Amino acid sequence: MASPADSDDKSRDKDRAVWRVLSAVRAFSDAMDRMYSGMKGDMDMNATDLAALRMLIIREQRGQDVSPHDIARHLRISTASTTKLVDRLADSGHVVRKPHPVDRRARLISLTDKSRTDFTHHFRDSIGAMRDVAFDYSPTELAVIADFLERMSVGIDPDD
Amino acid sequence: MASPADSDDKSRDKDRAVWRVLSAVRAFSDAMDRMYSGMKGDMDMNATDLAALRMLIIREQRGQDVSPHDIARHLRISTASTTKLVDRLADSGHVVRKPHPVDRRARLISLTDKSRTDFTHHFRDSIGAMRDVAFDYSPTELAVIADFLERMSVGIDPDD
DNA sequence: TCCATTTTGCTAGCTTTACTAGCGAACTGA
DNA sequence: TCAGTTCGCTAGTAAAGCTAGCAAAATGGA
Repeated sequence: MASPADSDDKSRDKDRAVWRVLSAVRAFSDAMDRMYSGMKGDMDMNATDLAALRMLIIREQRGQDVSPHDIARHLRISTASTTKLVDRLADSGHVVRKPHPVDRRARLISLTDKSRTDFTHHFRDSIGAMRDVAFDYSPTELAVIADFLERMSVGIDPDD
Repeated sequence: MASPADSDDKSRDKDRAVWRVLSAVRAFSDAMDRMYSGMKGDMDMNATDLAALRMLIIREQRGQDVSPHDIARHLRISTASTTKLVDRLADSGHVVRKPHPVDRRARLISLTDKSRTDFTHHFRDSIGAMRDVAFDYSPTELAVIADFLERMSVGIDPDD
């Protein structure tokens, strides 16, 4: 049977471990911020347009359609700004507007191959580095990490 | 001794696990994006100013000083834009310019209590949710996760 | 020590991006 | 059916980013 002192020790260990993981999350978020700033510079794009592109890529990988309204909601900008944003991305050849299959008012914004190529090109080193890190962990560990990240995502963004 | 078939199986497991963790990283990054967009709306701030505030908070927690130049580098904006950004944050009472202790040209940007309070206030729910998730893991698991995130941070941003 | 070079943060003036207001067309539901 | 809502867009204004260039301070080689 554990003594009160033992359980105090365990609780302190746990608190320390939780604190460290939350610090690591902050640091990771900071590193992502800097990576995206770097891409913005390299790809000669403004921060918002790049954020929209990221969103489109993730939604595409999930097989979800994206409307101008979705972009506005994700970035928390007005629909008017979104129209101009889509104009810019369309002019630069990164996206195309397609008619919505059912709702004739609405549009679907989809990526062009140019977009995917550009993004992959500028993302390659970071993706490679991340993959290398991941390969140093066992499948069991990776499952724990993925589970953690998935639950964190739900926690900070329940509407997703 | 493992047969070739066994090792193939293991390799497939590993690939799958790596793929899943990289997906989880993407999803997490997407959730963070949306969380920050939400804060931007709630705090009635533009995305860049909020990103600067995030940077200042993280640097402060690390005990690192921040100059206007550091902000410009982090966000990849010009020093001229940074001057205006700091003007805005100073006018809104979020930061103060202090003289650099050694270099009389330079400034140090530091957070005000208002900033910390505002940020904590708007961040509280998310922080709480993240802490709750973290508490479901053992100290050993948390150590693996923290280690992973720290190494990912270095991987995607070697200049840090 | 001196002086040319670099760095730092700032201002001025212009360009780009986001906002509010409001529109027509299309969808929804009582 | 038809009043109310939603969707994406335009027009015009406000905000934020950029380039160019400056003075003051730091730096480093002769």
